[in-house]
Amino acid sequence: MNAMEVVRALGALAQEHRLAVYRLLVQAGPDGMAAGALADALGVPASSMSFHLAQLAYAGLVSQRRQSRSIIYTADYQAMNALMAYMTENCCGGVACAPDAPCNPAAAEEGALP
Amino acid sequence: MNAMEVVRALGALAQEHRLAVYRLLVQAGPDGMAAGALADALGVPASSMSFHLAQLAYAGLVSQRRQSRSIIYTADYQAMNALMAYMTENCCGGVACAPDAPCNPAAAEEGALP
DNA sequence: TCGATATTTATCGAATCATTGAGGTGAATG
DNA sequence: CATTCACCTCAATGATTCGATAAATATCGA
Repeated sequence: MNAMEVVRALGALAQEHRLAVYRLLVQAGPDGMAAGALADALGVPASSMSFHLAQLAYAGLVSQRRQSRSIIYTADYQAMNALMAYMTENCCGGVACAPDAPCNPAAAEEGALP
Repeated sequence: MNAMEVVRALGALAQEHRLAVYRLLVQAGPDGMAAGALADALGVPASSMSFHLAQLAYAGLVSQRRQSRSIIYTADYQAMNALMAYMTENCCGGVACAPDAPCNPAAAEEGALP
């Protein structure tokens, strides 16, 4: 995942409705949810929801599949992992992490920080 | 961390320069970096860098401290953790996660997914 | 206090984004 | 085949954001 893709993904999530949709999908798991169900759950007009889902799809954060008349959206967990990995890459230079760093492993070296 | 704060944080990171700055700070660790050094490292005018740093600070992603003439910025690792926690909260409904889900623990139930 | 360095604030044009309604496509049903 | 349902695309509008320049503020050393 390169910088441009990450910026696109973060930009896609930096919006009230899209963040809410994404969280719903993350919680829904591999079964996903239909576009209509999402619009319903969040009280957003269908056309608006379609717009937001398109943005999330363009950013690679969700994927879609057709199921008879409905289109089912699912969160792309690999993309989410890649996103987090990008942001925490080489955290603290790779050694002796800060206490709450996302890469907590090396906080082991006790006393390294005041 | 509530939805509004998360949106603010994601919005702050959804920009080429700010994402780059944040990564530099994450890698720099608790020592942080001076505003000037950041502007220098990324080839961004100092005033622009100041603007972007202000956005990151407003979003709660970085903190600042004065060191003589320089202002040293450091990544706020707790905020980063909270951000990731928010996005993956109750992932897959809490049970039998998808193979690449960010909350991999429950992928243990082998065969739960095709 | 003066000058130099480091950072912030102010301002403005260009670009991007969110929202909404109207109209269009594809799939099931009678 | 025509209708209905679920969803998407398009275009217009109002709001927000980015990048750059120029001016202002804060700190240090002499």
